[in-house]
Amino acid sequence: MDEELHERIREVVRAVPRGRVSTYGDIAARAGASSPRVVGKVLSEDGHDLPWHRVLRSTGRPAEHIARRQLELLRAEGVLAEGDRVDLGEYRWRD
DNA sequence: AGGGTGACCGTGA
DNA sequence: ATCACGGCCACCC
Repeated sequence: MDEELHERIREVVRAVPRGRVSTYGDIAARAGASSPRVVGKVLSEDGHDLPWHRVLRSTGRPAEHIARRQLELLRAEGVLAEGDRVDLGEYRWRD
């Protein structure tokens, strides 16, 4: 995988403001990644030191295996979820 | 070379 | 609202 792209993706994730969320697709677009899948890949293996919990699927729901933890972290910074779904219309990050 | 596997996405039923 | 599909891309057998 292109090292350049890898860093750009980390960069964009790091730029998501506290109390806001983004999606794999948005991150991919901003970082110039060819597919949202690449973003998930980067976060899974090199996202521990990033605000990875601010990245959700386009549905506003987190990926299954990390859902509990993720929603907990979001709640801690003021992002409330209805069940397991975050309202993107309200919290989605756009400059 | 070819098939399987994901922290994915949009569309259509 | 949910589900299946096809498309997507990097990796690893």
